[in-house]
Amino acid sequence: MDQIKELPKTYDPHAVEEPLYKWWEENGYFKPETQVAMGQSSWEAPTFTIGMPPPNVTGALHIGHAMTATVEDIMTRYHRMRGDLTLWVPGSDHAGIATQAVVERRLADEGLTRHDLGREKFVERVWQWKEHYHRRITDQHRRLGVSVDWERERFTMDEGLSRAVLTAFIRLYNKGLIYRDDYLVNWCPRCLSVISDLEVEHHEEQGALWYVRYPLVPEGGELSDAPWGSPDWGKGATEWITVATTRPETILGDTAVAVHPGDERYTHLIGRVALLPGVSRPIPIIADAAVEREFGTGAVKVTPGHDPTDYAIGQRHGLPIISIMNRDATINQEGGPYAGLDRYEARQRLVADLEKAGLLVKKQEHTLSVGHCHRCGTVIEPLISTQWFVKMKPLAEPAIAAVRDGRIRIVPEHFEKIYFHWMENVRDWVISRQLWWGHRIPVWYGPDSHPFAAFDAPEAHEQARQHYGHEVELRQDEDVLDTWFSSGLWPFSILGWPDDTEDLRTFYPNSVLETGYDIIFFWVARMIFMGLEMMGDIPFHTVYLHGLIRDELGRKYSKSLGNALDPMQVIEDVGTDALRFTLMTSSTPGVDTKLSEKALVAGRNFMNKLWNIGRFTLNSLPDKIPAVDPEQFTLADRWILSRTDDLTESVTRLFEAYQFGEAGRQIRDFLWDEFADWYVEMSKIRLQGSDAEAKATAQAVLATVLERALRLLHPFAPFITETLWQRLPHEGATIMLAPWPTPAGWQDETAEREMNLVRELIRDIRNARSEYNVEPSRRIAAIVSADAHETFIRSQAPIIEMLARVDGAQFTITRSLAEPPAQAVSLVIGEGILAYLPLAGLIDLDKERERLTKEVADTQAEIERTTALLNKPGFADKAPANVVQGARDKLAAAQERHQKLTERLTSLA
RNA sequence: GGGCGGCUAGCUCAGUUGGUCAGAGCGCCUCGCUUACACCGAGGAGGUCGUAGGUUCGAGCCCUACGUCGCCCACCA
Repeated sequence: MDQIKELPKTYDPHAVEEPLYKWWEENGYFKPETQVAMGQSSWEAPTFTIGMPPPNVTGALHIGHAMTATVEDIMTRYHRMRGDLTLWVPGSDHAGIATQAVVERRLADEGLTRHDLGREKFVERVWQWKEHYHRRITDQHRRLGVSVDWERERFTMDEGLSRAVLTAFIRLYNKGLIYRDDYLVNWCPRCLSVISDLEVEHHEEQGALWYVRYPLVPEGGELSDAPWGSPDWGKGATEWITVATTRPETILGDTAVAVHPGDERYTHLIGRVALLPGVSRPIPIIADAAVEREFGTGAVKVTPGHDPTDYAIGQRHGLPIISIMNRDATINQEGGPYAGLDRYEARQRLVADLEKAGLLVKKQEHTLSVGHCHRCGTVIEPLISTQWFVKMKPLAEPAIAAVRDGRIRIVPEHFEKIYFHWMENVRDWVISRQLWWGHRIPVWYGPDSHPFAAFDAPEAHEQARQHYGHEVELRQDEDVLDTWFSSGLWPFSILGWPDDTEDLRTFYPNSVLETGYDIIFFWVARMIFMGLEMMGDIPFHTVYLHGLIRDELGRKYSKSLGNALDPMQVIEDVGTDALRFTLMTSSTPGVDTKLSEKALVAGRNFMNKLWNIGRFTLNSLPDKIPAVDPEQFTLADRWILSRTDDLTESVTRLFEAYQFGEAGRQIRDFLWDEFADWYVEMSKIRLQGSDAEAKATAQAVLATVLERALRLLHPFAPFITETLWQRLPHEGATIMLAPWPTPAGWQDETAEREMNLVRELIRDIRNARSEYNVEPSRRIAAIVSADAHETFIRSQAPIIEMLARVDGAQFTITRSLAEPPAQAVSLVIGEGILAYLPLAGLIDLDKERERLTKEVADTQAEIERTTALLNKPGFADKAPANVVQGARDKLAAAQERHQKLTERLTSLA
């Protein structure tokens, strides 16, 4: 790999990231084959597999993709380092309606529609679009550092996946799980296609509730047959029934008025006939329990052709279904005088006419939930139409069971409830779309519309020949499949299904499915039932759902809001590693994250800190690190090595629990607060000293600890860790394939405890210096009465001298002190170590007494608290032994401290 | 109408199985260019962990209500 000889003072991510990625990719380090070839894993090893959620080829990656890529890359790099046979498959999604919509918008700029081009030319145009944006997306993913196997990359409309789609469709069709039917579907009048329930977004909107009265046909009599609009319309009526509606234009499609069967206000009207305004249709008054008595007037107009509730009522009562709208939401000939008008214009006109006819009782403000097309925002129109559906009940049941019995685990767990709720109430899935971009439905119709599902036209003809006994003309269904039909096959289609491939046998089921929680129904649920149905096995063991990234105001990032955060710009600003690290450490699984500029800068600063830790270490190392005798380890060495083991254990545990954010934070805190601020500082004494052996030991420990920490950090920050690792003594070609660290037997409780006392002593001296405004450059005298700790404190004298700026010539360390200096600041550290700082000329005895008095009070409070805890009934026998012991130790320490402080205070008095 | 999530220092957020968990970053205050780093170092101020109950020897962490913000689902026209 490329070597930058001199490490610049400030980390420059751009100098390393792109060349490094190229080097990894060219060496095949992302491929499981390489792991095996290098002996780092084997075909028999446990596998780790992720199918990357295929981004849409509609544009550029957004910050959510960066989150997805980061989390998945972290898991992938971790498992790869552990020696699991690791495969992460990238790909992209043709995104049917979304992509068609953006290309149509582009065409519109040229003043064209897709119909001007025709199906073939249009689809060609979309393919061009796809090529362009596909390249852009994959380039962007590379910049994010994803360790995916590019040679296994897939696209939902490539040859293999298209064959998978056909296979799945035909299999479901032959099992009777796919059917074609007329149904009231969500229709987008802009996209001119049906969309699924999931693709409808409901928004609360301010609307109105119109109260309209319909004249009743007199019993045994008749009403005037004057046409609508004439003053005599409905003449002869003596009774009316008033209904309330939010959509008056649908009056034109009413086929009944319904009341609640138990509603006494209307019992006498059930069975009567009302005359429908606008189109003068006689409609019955019926009783149905779905009617809310309290809402409106308690009488509801029934429009089975344009409202789901009404459709259900209509089904129950055998009402005719009248569709009053064309596919573009204009009124058709069923709308009589209103035919040809747009739905909203028809509404206005009809309301005006109703008012003129004296039928509008009142209009009141009303908020209602209006469905919009997920893609284009157009208000959805429920319309009767013929569509293809997947029967969900038989597919949902095993999919529910797989999560219920734990074969699939969802992280965080609370999403399981959401999954169950949806799956248990799932309705049949409309899979046909009236689009041109997508997998065309593999069904051909004979002259009598008999359907034949087949892989291709010849096969359909063969079926038709057998069915009819002779050759017939066939025409293929014009529609394409919902884009999620193909992505639902993703975990196995990317591995070669329907063929029985080596990859499929090795890497199915996948290990983890990682994505944002917003597509749990769209995608996750569908992969689960498709996997179970097609493969007879779960598609993955674990579903990990990350939160959504939001801006500082908590809004989703989106182009239309104008707050889009371009991950490529962020990378320009702070580098990929900083972006990744920040995304992970400022988030927690399943919870939305507000990503702030400040946090990104902090991430960048950490990378720079690490860079400089690396520079320091590298500059301190000789060309060849000599073998080191562990006998030569100082307290500092044993402490940092012990902490390294602690960290390794903790980080590994957190990785296994999917707690990546916490793991990242612990690595950062270790590197910054312990390694850099303490160990590196302490090591300088030996590095700059004349004892060659001591120097070598410090060098070895520095290199060892940093090398391990880099491996732990590598999944988060692949670029900087590889760059530094390559320059440190290491084994292997790349950190990517270096073993994941395991504790090395360095844990040393004594070293940690002793080092903590030294650190506390140093901190207290620094604190005192600061309080007494001692100039930083001035070295001060100190006397330490260390009691039983004398020996090791003495051994740490050089460190204390350097870090607390104590003058070596005036530094006394004794076991005990007969006569402490009066003119001195006194400090009580940990288990009874006393330090005196005779700050000549600076000591203010009043101030010192005041300080000590406060400390005595604090300690007294702690003693009381701990005593109370220990004396609490039940504590000593119910709490675990270590907790009780901990409290006793704490009490003993506080008591000793209290005693020392009091003695000192007395002697000053 | 159901369900879910957030509510922890001025701001943005961590806090894994209930027992050193009251934390970090930024901001603020005092110092400091000590030959890795000013994208830095040292010290400091700052919170009754939304409210009220409860379980427990012990609760940001579990239970029950409530408040508040947000999200998801749902055929009150």
